[in-house]
Amino acid sequence: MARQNTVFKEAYNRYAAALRTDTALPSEPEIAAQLGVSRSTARAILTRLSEEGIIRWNKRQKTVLRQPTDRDLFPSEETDSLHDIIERSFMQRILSDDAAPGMQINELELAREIGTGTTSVREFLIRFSRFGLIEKRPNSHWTLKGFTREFALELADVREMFELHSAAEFGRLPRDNQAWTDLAAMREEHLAMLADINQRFKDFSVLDERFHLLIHRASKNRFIADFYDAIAIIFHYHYQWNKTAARERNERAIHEHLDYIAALESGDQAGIEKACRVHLRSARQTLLQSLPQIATESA
Amino acid sequence: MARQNTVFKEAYNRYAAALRTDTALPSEPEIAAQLGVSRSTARAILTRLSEEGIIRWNKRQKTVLRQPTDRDLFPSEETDSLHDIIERSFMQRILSDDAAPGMQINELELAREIGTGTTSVREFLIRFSRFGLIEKRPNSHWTLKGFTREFALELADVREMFELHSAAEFGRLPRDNQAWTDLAAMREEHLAMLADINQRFKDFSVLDERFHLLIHRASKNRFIADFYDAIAIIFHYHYQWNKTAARERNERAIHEHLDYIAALESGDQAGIEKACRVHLRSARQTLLQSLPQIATESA
DNA sequence: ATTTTGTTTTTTATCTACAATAAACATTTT
DNA sequence: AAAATGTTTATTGTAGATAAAAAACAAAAT
Repeated sequence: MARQNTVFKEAYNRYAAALRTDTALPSEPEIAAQLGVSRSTARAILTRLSEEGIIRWNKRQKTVLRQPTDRDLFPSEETDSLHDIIERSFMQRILSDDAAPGMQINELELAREIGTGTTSVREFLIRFSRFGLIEKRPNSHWTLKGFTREFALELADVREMFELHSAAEFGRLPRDNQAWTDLAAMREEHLAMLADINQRFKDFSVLDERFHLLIHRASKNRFIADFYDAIAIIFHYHYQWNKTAARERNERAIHEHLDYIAALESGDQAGIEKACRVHLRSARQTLLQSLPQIATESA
Repeated sequence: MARQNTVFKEAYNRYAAALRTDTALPSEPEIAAQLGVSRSTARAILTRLSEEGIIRWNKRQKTVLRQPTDRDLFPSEETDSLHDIIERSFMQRILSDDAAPGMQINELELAREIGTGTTSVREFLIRFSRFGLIEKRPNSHWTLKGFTREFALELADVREMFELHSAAEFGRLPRDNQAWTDLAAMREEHLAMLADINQRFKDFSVLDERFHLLIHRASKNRFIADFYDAIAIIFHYHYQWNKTAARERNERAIHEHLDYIAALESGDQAGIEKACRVHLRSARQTLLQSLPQIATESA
């Protein structure tokens, strides 16, 4: 097969799930825009909905005949994009315990285990290489550099430089910027989580990511944004497999965030820098403590 | 064809050019190591040298019979790796005047014009995307963001953060580190260029790149190193097509480098930061002045 | 005159195949 | 026994083919 129609299936599921009986559906371009796909795909969805007797479709007339059931939807295995499948499978592998730094990565073997072609695996590895966790020797194999202490320290250094820069930029945003509203909303979310910290401390990592993303967006710098994307993906998987969420640590981080937010709102650059540094120092500690204790990079 | 034997041809040229009549050649593994290729390729080279009557080869006996001539070598078009060919062709294209920001990039068209398969072009574009000059919409085309003023400013911001960090690290290197010797040698090169500035001011960009690379290596941070690689490649092509080399500007930069070197050697962190900032400010000016004056990024 | 639908063309995403290259294994030589 | 050569196997790099998805074009409906 040249290509799976996962875009179609995923969009079909999304659209079918939102249908309500007896409503009339909008025009094809509008449906396409709603779903974020091309009109060709939107038409394919309408065609199938019609064939399944879920809608009646005649030119501009599109009426929902019945509510789709779970059986009408495609199973979730068929809706994941190949890229996501490879990413999940690969991350699981390199964050597992038997993935030693220095290990070779074999494209063909990876492709076979994931059940895909080599081209897709290659392209994934090339894209992934910008995260600094793997490295390639030309005409030869990829090497796993690994989530080591060195990696964490280098990551933390850059994160600190970027965040100090972004925080300073944030402080300079005009007061009518949307970011200030978002920041105030975020304070409320922090307070809400704090009020129920014993139940909700595990949700902190998601909030944490959104908070830092908000700060970084203020810098309007593509290199900073890209780097933060990379961090977010790495942390996403890292914390998914390393359940080291400690209540105390997260509670402290929330307090630091609140101080940080207050400093930003004050607009005082020295205060911003101070609050930012305090938080970054403990974030660095958290990162280092979450490492597998054995891993040390081979020179 | 599945693959060109450019590795072989390039290594063959390199090795043949270094042969001297009547000398005996080392063992196969040693030749392979010298050339940075596998023993298989080294043997292929020996085989051809032997077939061409350039060496006599019998097991461990390998004697050079005659000096290879230019006609024995492969023409340079055949020794360039596909990656380099694509890179050159692509950079030429996007730095040319008719490449407007916002333009679509078509993989198949690019591949046809370069005379290569789509796979290689795709992989190149993926790798190249980390430089921030192009961007992809999934399932759709790449967009050229272009070498715009916005790009230059974002690049300059990150470069400044990284270089201040690297310079501070450099100042902390132990005195017996090789980097200090290299730095001293580099001062001599700067002085030599300055002494003959009217003739040599055009060579400054190469020296400039080597100087900053030396500084950045002190940080031992893979993200900084990667970013500097990206900068170096972009500048390499940018200055190749934009011959804006001004004698006065380069002369001033050399003086700034010399002050910067002196500050590093003093070990005084405040002095280092000051000299670094002075140079970065004028480097930013140079970068902005080198831009094509029309280009402004479309939001 | 726009917007919507119908139809065709272009382009991307992915698989498979195969030569070049690297790496592994076996044998010989020092 | 260590290193070199000889031979075989595994892996990467690249082209070409094809279905999915997007985009462009054409006709019809408001």
